[in-house]
Amino acid sequence: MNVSKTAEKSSEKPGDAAKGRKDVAEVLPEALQLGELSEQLGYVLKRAQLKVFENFLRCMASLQLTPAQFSVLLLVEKNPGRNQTEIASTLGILRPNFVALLDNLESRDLCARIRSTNDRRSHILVLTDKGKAVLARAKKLVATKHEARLNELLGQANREALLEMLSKIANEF
Amino acid sequence: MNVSKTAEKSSEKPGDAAKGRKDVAEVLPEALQLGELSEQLGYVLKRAQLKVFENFLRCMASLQLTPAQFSVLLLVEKNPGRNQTEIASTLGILRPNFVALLDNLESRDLCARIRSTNDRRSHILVLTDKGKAVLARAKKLVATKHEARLNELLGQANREALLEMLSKIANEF
DNA sequence: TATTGTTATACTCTATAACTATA
DNA sequence: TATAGTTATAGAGTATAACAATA
Repeated sequence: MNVSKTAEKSSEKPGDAAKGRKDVAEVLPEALQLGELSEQLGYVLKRAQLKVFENFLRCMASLQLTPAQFSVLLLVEKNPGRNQTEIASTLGILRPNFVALLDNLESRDLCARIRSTNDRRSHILVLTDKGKAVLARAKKLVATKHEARLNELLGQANREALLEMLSKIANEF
Repeated sequence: MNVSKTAEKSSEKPGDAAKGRKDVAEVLPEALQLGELSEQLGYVLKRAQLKVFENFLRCMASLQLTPAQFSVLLLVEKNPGRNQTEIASTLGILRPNFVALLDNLESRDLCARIRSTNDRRSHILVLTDKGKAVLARAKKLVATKHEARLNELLGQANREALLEMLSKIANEF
């Protein structure tokens, strides 16, 4: 059968019962049923990721660092002497898209491009002193505000288990 | 101190040792150290989410359904008689952005907008017969190919624990 | 010829303002 | 006046092709 092109809502509109606050027992049709959606790992994963990034941005508001920028600073600090291609590809960022991101960090004097003497095509990336200082403050904010809140919500053991499973998916799926 | 504007790479370029395959013990500088990045929940969460969506799209290639489209079909099936605003907001999709998404599903005859007789401003959403059939096939593909693979990777118990923690983050963080 | 960084460009997602038709 | 659906638009994020400098 095909659907007809008009439809009736149930005698009352969904909002009316809740707004009317009648004193008889009644179904509150306000909230929708997620149904199988709440069992879809991809769906829940995406919603959780958005919440975590949102909170990250709030925690980092004073330093104006996005998750992507923070990940670049962390990776450059841990891997001095690497060039743009190496840093970008490790983070899953395409080289063309990495240019503007680096321009931003460099304009804020957080990191610097240095022309390599061995291969004059490539730019070695380093943190400036200011970049090191900002990164240190960022790490503290993340630890004390962001990750601490996650620990509080999940518990230390669960947080570690979660990280392990997500890593497994990221690396082996 | 400020960084100098030139830099030397270590005597050999990073790729040389690996490519040269010398028989002496040697460090392979090829791969970068992720360092603290692999402990950042947000980073790992994002990478995992991308992998899961990628796999979802591969599993659904025959039906040409994106995660967002699948979630709409699931939610409309579970909540017949709801309008666009209700479905969209439940999924975290803004009303203006929901229009094109629905246009697509409607043009493929998977769902239909029905002008409500109670409130002629709103469009009730329903699945067409084809939409129901496609959704049924989609659910089977997701269960047998997508979620099954996740179960295989993590184990049933872990998969459930993962889902629970992600839900907690999505709902309470 | 191949690679690094870069520009230009396009396509998807997401976000906001404003219009129309209804209420 | 307020709301539902819509349009237009702008901004991120992501993807590919091609160019200059260098290897």
